Amino acid sequence: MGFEKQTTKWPRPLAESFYRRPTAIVARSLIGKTLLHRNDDRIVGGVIVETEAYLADGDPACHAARGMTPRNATMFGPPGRLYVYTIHAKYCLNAVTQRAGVGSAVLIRAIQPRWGVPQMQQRRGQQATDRLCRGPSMLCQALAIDLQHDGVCLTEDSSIWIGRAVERIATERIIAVPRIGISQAKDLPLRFLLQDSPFVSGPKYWHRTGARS
DNA sequence: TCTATGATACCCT
DNA sequence: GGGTATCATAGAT
Repeated sequence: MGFEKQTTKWPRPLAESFYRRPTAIVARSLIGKTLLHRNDDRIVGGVIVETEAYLADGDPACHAARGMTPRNATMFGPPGRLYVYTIHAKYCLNAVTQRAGVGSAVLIRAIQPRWGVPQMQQRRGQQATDRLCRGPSMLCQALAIDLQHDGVCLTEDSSIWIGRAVERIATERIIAVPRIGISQAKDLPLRFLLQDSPFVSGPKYWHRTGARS
């Protein structure tokens, strides 16, 4: 049984049932979970610290709001898949939620780097660990994820997966605030982040705590 | 085919 | 805090 000792224990993938729930619930639950990408037998990834929910109903900011197109078709597929799209010549990475036929997903905006940091630094041309994955496009660049990964299954043993948390996050530290970077439905508190985390993108909410200035 | 449009990030002030 | 490079997509022509 020395077999088990030789196998590094990466976080196990979350089941499809995790994603088969209301999108805002999934978005909040993803805080603290892990996102990993294996290529060339190396694992790169970290802890999710910021997400945004994009709802199937009553959410004009959601790509699916005006029906299915070739671009957003993955959103209407089964839950637990990766939805990748381009914006401003850059990539964004989402996890599909709810059920097939419903267009909804969670945008993963930032992670705290944990595995393969040197590779992230090389890909990003950036040394500071708090600038490697702060924002959806930075995240894709650091993890080497692009359009070819659109539709990849996150729940089975594949090259990209979302795994269990490596340490417990107190629920009080997860806060909901309005989404950023959109022009419609700006007021809905569908952006979830880990308070006090320097790895979160956009306007800083942690300054309120006095932890930073 | 052509063109407007972003769920951005970077550089500059 | 503001200007803008950059490009896949979708809808117009």
